[in-house]
Amino acid sequence: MSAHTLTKNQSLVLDALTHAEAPLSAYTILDKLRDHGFRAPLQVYRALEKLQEFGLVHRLESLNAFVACACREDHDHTHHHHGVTAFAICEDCGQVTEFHDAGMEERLAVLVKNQHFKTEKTTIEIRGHCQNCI
Amino acid sequence: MSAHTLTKNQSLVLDALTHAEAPLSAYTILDKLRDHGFRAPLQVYRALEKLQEFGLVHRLESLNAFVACACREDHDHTHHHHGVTAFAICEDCGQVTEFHDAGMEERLAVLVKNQHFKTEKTTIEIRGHCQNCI
DNA sequence: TAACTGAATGTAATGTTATTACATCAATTG
DNA sequence: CAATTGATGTAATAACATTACATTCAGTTA
Ligand SMILES: [Zn+2]
Ligand SMILES: [Zn+2]
Ligand SMILES: [Zn+2]
Ligand SMILES: [Zn+2]
Repeated sequence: MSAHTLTKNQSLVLDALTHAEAPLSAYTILDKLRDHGFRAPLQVYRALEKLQEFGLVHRLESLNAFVACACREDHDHTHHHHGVTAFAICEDCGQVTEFHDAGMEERLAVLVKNQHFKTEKTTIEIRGHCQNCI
Repeated sequence: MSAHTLTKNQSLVLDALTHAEAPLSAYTILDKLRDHGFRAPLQVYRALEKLQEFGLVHRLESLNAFVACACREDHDHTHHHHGVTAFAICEDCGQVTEFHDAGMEERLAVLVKNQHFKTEKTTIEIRGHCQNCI
């Protein structure tokens, strides 16, 4: 774990995601930050790229959208190294739950090992309906 | 399991995917099928939509691309109901391996059940390097 | 057969997401 | 100071996907 000093743009993007109730697309973030001087998509994409590197933001591949990492209980900008992260995404209310499970991780590790595959990044996204929306 | 009669466009798209060595984007498919009369993206997207319904094609969310289902050993157009499907995607050669694992499926089922979540669709994509490219 | 129906198709236009290219600025360092 | 590095600003373009509307086709029914 190591703390990061975020740039102004990175902070703004992270704040937008942290305060959002659902995943945000890059262009939605751009619109939210126009008042703070954002003018072009690249300002958002560049910040998102760094925030993902730092482990502070996740990209949801099945939505083309981004969420703040949920495993920072504190709000310092601490980089923590995730293992495999899975997301349950409610298609009704947009709520996203991030979770981690050692058993699943182990199972996946065995599977790819059997195929002599070297994993760089694993995406697990479960689309459906959350408790409140069933 | 039930056989489907594919339309001409659906057959053409499925053939393109079946003969490809790597996932194809919708626009790549469009280009491959221009000689067969394809002119617009929608022709591809409509065929892909049906083929996915039939379980003959999968969408790879992390690539915005599509692959023919690998679990049809025969080439009749038989709809088979998958459980959860996972993909190992080589970032070097593009090769995609489709696999299924009851253990992992069960593990996921338990996890979402604990959250009282109702699953509609599960995406598992592992990006990395295949045996040949390590 | 003629009319109706629903599925599939053709085409154009548009919307959404992401990247490339290039110029500028600020902090660091030798 | 000159050189380097990382961050930023801006414009243009590329890549991916959908909406809207007209037409065609096959099967069904009056
Ligand atoms: Zn996280
Ligand atoms: Zn919900
Ligand atoms: Zn399959
Ligand atoms: Zn490979």
